[in-house]
Amino acid sequence: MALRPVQRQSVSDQVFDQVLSEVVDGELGAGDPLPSERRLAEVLGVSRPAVREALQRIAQTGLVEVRHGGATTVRDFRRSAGLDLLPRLLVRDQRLDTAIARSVVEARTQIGPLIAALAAERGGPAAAAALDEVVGRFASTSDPVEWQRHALEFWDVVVDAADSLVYRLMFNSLRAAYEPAVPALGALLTDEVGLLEPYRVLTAAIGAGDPATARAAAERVLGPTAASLLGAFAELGEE
Amino acid sequence: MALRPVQRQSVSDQVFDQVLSEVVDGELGAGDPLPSERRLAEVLGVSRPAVREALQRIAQTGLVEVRHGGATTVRDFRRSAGLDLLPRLLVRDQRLDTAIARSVVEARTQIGPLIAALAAERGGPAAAAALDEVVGRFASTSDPVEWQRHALEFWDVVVDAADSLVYRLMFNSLRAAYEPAVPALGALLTDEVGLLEPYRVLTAAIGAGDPATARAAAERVLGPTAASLLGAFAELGEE
DNA sequence: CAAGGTTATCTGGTCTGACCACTTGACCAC
DNA sequence: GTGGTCAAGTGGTCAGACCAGATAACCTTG
Repeated sequence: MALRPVQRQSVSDQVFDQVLSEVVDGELGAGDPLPSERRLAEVLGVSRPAVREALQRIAQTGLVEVRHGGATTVRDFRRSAGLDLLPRLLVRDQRLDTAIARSVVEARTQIGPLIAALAAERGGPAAAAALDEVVGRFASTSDPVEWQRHALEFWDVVVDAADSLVYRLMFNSLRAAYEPAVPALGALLTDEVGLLEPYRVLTAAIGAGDPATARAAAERVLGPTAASLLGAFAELGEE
Repeated sequence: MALRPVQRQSVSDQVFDQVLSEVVDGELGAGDPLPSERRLAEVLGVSRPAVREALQRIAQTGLVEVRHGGATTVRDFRRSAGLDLLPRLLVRDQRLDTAIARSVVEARTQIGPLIAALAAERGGPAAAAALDEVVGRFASTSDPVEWQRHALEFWDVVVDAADSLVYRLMFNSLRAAYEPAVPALGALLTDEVGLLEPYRVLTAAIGAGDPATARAAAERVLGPTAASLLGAFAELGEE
């Protein structure tokens, strides 16, 4: 039996999703007014507080602007939304947006080495020890999905070692976008399983306080995955 | 008369701020339960819907987890919060957190060149023309605050040229954190006013499709500002 | 005719009090 | 121990009312 936790969706969650889709999918363009809260409540068959909670959450992400007395209007999310919106954009209607996915992989490949270099500057032996522990758990896994989870865990420790709040929060946002896709992506990344050596080099470089080597090792860690994923996205995009 | 728009704060905004402060300032640690909605409403002297709207917004940022039937608990924001939280963390109680500010400047200095290189690969002459237009407006400004605003505008166009949604959203998040501080930071950045040449070089490199030069030019654009700011933060931190 | 005030009617903001749905833990029977 | 029952506390939702700001049409008024 493969049991998973049942997933509940409250009324306001559903309103949130529906309105978000309208905004993100371009049904409503920047500057367009949303229907009034009362109208939305009526159309969706829910109470006004439920609608309000959803709208407030959407406003929190910067997608709409609600003005007391005036209409709630849609903002240009390319201009006003933050990185927290990424998970919602990456997978829409349970389908992966390959153009955005490419952008995620690209950013990951470029920023990862920066973080690795910082980690080498600041992490020290303590960080290396923590990384060694993660690498140890790596060794015994052959399942690609589990491998990716360990890779995330590894980077989590690297980010900690880099001791930068901005990179920490960036990583959290990217992880929130990446993690739900891991099960689907695992099948594409079977070749990477077992390639432990770059991780060891990176760990050693961080332990030795050698930023340049760490940067290079990070590129070797991230490169193959990036190549596999970008190739797969290219195929998907052509279909 | 120096008049500014009056800033309104709704009841739920105030609840949002207060609870957020409790969480972020560590009054409530990870795992701790929040008071119940009814209790919060009573203590703060507001209605329960107002409390709920605030809590839903906080939950949206990943700072707390609310479970139907159970208590709403605080999450470790270093683990679960996204980049959108940055503005709230950077300036707290109307004071700048210098450690975080350092992290912001650092990330900006490292990521900017990456974006510039991408812009050179993808922007082309159209991007260069748009940048030229911004640079033109640069030339006639002597006020450091206005100079910084133009710099933000310049980078906005560069990010557009890079054609990467992830960097776009990152930039938006960082901008949201940086922009409110610009008036206060302007006084520290008087030396940069008039240093137009690096911007011109960067614009030319993007127009010519030369990523390596663009990267180097971006470093020259960002370097001086970073140095000034980091120096100022170091002094502030010692006080 | 232009400028400024008035008013009707939209919009979002807040409150009240009730009820439903879920979780938790204590207690009880087996 | 195991499972069932139940009460109390929590968040989720609803209805209806009223407050407060924005907007535009419609007046006055000079």
